[in-house]
Amino acid sequence: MKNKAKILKEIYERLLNHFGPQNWWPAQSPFEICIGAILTQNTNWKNVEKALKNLNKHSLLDPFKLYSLELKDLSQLIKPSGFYNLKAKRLKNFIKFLIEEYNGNLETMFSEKLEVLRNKLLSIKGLGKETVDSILLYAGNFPLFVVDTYTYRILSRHQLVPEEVSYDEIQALFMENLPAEVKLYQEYHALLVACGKSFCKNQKPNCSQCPLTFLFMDL
DNA sequence: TGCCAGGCCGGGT
DNA sequence: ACCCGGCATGGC
Repeated sequence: MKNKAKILKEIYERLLNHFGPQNWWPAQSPFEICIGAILTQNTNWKNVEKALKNLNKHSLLDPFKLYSLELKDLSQLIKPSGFYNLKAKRLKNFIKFLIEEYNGNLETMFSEKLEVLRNKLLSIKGLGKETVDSILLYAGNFPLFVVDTYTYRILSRHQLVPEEVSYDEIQALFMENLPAEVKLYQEYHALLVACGKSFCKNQKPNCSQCPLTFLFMDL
């Protein structure tokens, strides 16, 4: 593939033109972003909203409140987001880390050097690359491109990456061919999700309406 | 109505 | 090093 930078820019402009600015992440605070990032693992965002609403209703969107909450109580509150027993543990793992390492202060956590922090977060059980990168990009404002299934699917469908491409390779593709701008990365990922939800579904893609259709013919 | 959603882990080859 | 099952609710 040649002129990757031009292709990635073209995709971005088409998506932005079609969907408009997404202004992600949908949350009221950096901490809520972290919680949402874990809850949305392989899960419809609508279900995550219900779980977040439950936590918010009980004023529990706070590291110390969640830290002292019983695991079984937490799992019941986040039930609508699915995988609730698993995710309750994962939330606890993250919160324990945040409190023990940074006294529950996200600003302190984000004052760490990016690579150091990313590796620490990745060592928490239940936090993988997408979750960690989402936290770093949207809550921490680090210039790190987030890759998810929609990103892969859209690139793959348009033959921009091979089938067996890895997370790191896709991330590098974006980061090596776009300026390292936080706002751009935030918006671009959000637009890919918007496109994925609308057109690039797993079994029933609606390619005729997709703004990326005929990408190559126009380049 | 059945398929799938903004993943990740662990155990088996 | 892969590959695959498990985790689970609610939307469309």
